[in-house]
Amino acid sequence: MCFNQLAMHKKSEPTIHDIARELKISASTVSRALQNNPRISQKTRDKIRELAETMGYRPNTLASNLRNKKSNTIGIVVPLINRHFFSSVISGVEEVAFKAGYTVVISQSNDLANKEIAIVQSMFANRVDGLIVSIAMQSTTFEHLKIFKKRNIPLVFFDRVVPEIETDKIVVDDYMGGFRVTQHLIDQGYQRIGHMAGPQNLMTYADRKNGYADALKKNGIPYDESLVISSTLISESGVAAVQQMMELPNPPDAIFCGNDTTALSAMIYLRNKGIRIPEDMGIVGFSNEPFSKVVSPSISTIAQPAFLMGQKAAELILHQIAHKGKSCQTVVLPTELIIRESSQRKKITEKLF
Amino acid sequence: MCFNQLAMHKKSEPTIHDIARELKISASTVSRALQNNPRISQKTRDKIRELAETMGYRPNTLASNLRNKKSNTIGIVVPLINRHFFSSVISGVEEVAFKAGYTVVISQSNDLANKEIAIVQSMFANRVDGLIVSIAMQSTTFEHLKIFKKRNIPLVFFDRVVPEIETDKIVVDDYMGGFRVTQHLIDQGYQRIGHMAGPQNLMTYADRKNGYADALKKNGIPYDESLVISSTLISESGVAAVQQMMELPNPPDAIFCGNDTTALSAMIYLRNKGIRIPEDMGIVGFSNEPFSKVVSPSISTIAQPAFLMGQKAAELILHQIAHKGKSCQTVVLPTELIIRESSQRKKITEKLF
DNA sequence: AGTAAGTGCGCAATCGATTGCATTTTTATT
DNA sequence: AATAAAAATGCAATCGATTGCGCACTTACT
Repeated sequence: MCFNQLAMHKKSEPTIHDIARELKISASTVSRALQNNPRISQKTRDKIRELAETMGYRPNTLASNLRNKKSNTIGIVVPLINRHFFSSVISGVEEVAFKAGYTVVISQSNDLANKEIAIVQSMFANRVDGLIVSIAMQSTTFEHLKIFKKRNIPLVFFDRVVPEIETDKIVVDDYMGGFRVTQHLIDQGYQRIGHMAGPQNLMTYADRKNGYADALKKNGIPYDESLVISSTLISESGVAAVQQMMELPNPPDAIFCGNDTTALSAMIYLRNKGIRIPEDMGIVGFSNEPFSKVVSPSISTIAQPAFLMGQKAAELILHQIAHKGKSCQTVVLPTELIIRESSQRKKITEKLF
Repeated sequence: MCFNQLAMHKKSEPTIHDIARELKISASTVSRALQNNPRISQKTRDKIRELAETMGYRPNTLASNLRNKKSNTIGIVVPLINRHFFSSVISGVEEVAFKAGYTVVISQSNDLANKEIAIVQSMFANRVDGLIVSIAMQSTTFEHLKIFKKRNIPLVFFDRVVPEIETDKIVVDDYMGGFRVTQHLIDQGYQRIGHMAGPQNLMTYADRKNGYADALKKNGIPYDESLVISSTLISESGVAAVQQMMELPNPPDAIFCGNDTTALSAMIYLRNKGIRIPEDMGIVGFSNEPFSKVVSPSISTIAQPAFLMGQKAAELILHQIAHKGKSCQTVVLPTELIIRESSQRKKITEKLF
């Protein structure tokens, strides 16, 4: 059974005025005392603090925010909250922001341009002190974000950034990731390496592909168009792509997949076709999804420091807030190649338990 | 290179007063017009809307919130943001909240009681209109949450709930989950079924164990203390627990693991010992983590409708907000047994690609 | 005693939107 | 044309905290 606090006097929330009245002093003094302003004598300050305590006073952040034109809030917009990479970034942002006394408001675009616009506008109206964004796959116009720059509101992009907007950006070194993956496959003796690329309008995927292409070039391997297939990198695209590649007159003996999801689906498809991994075909993914470590064969992949990225993003935003948003560095975080079974013809490394 | 909007006039943000002045009308009229109040003539409304548009007017939510004593904000507190279950719940909350015009603020307790208290107090000070919480493992006192009930602020618990606080709660049917898992193992012909239990101070884990125990009883199988081991259910505990069980004079031939993580680690341990799964040993997990589907053998498990749970939680909060927080139902969401390879001696079902 | 410097505090405006209660303007009615 | 009724808009207070400026009162020092 639930009981309601029915007949209680609507003594809503005590305010500084209530405290002031009680103590027969002015609200200004109370306000200053609670901020530990030295202009108020220690004695008065103590008295006020004490009464505030017993009255259960809580400062009204809304009022204070209005007056200060500051919300103490950082907005974060991601394509999908429940994706490991993004939730890790969010986690990192939250940690840093909370320590700095900021509140984190969050919203997801579902990779839809329209929802992203609505979210960003809502965050704007809510006067977030800064916005951290990874743009939606679908987004092609960025006016809604440019507003932030125009109004000098701190803005930081991470992972999926907008090249045409000058602001702080934080990305992982996708190029080197792609390069290392490819070099690794070559080192393992694979000769004909395909690539499942992501949407090339997104820098991250374009960079991965460039790294791949350059590694081939550096090793004197010709770049073969037919071995590079772009898609949205969902499971099904992985299957479709690998199917297409295997039907080539001269199929690949290794595939650098744009993410772990397609790496896995490709792997399963191949296994069902009786193709052994890594013996007959090397596979490498990207992102180090939790599952990539525990499937079998375990998937070699590129680890992105998601949590760190969130922390950095928060730091950049805080820095911009402190310096009126005049900053536009691009931080490139290193990636790490994690070699597991799926690409290792020679020796086994990682072993679980 | 970054250029700053240096010499621009500090024409901060246009307000309704600016619009009013421009149109030589009063701010009240502007305010009403923007709310589509029928008291204002259509003609005036149009004029105002148009000017607001061209001036780039954005309502200041802070001011409006202060006046309305409402933040249009829902707080959500979880142990860890980047855990699949929680991020899925958050995702569900966000979806419903956004549609209803609410902003979601988020924070993680890291399962620490102190941080949880700090977060909740901060949310309180920020005047969230409602709070959705899954409590930290470590939390033992709940005064910080009781405040919400005392002040009649909407509060909803999910998954990890506080029995002693009367409010809306939303949980999955852990009991039936445990029961079904156990029944399933029995149906598959396993005779001696162990259980890796979670911390028994948390209802969810206690319920799973009760379901397990009752299923045994119903099938006339004696409950054997030595086959039930409680832990925090991290990977290592899974290994330790299965080790301990295997050293018994009469080891189990199936294990119901408290979560997928321990199911996996136990499985890997057993495989390394040459024990075949599911032939020699049946394994079932709990939670349907993404990896459980793709490891091999794939892990049978209980699916919890996390996203749905988030949606429901948001709905309950919105309902409480609309009805002044006078509600205390407990919603029990059904769980689903997903039978995969790890517990299936008889036939194979799910196949990927 | 008289001026200066220093200390402690209050007044009142401000942040921007909202709203109850007028007041003014328009329309309808006789 | 006069008056009632209806429609459109404005006034001013309010939400709660903040802060520039100034007043009153001490203390210090010549």
